[in-house]
Amino acid sequence: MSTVFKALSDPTRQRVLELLRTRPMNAGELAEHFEFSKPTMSAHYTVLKEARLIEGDKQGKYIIYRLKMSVLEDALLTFAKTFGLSVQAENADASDLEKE
Amino acid sequence: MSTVFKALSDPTRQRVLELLRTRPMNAGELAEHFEFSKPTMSAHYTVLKEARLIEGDKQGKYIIYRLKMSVLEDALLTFAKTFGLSVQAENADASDLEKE
DNA sequence: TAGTTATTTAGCTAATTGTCTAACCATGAG
DNA sequence: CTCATGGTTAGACAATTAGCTAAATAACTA
Repeated sequence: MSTVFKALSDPTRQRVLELLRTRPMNAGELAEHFEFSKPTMSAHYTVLKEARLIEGDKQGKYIIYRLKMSVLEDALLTFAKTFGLSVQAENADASDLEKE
Repeated sequence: MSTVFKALSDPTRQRVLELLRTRPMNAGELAEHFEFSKPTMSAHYTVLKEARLIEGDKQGKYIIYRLKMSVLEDALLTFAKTFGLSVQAENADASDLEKE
């Protein structure tokens, strides 16, 4: 669980998640939104993968990354619950981004 | 905002917040729940203070720390909103722990 | 097959983190 | 005033992190 917060604690990684929220993207496409080198970005993807927040599907030359919304949701939910808070999906389309 | 997640990304600090959720405690009282040295714990309090998640009031010899629930709530809320999620207080007593 | 493109791996560095012990400051008690 | 107690600050250290360049791997393209 701390793995997730660790992953979320970097602004670049947070931004990656936000970008993936709109639609799945491949590594290069994502990287275009940042000034960092590809390898640096690749390292960020690794952290996010290890936290299970994203998943990468190799499709030919490309690796398509997508957000695993349910994992983010669960992590937030679990944490929130500890503090007497609740988390809910506001709109239905969140889960659309995911096909597990 | 990443400051908050950074603060939350350490299990010890998370535990400190949970402990403070039940009631305000002084530094030593908190430290009793852990195996770390007092200075180590003190460093953790500093991180939490910098993230505005806790506040310490000096009362005589003691420093009484208390959870700033509203800050935690706001951070979670802001973040959640970015991903189409919402956060709510489940029960009323959460805000009781705080008198800003 | 040879070259190009997409991405990761390897190896480096500087900065940050989490931990410790020892020393310091502040408060209250005798 | 002196001592004990609660807590932090200072300084050291090993491990981790975030960034880089250069090299390696994998897959398409001509």
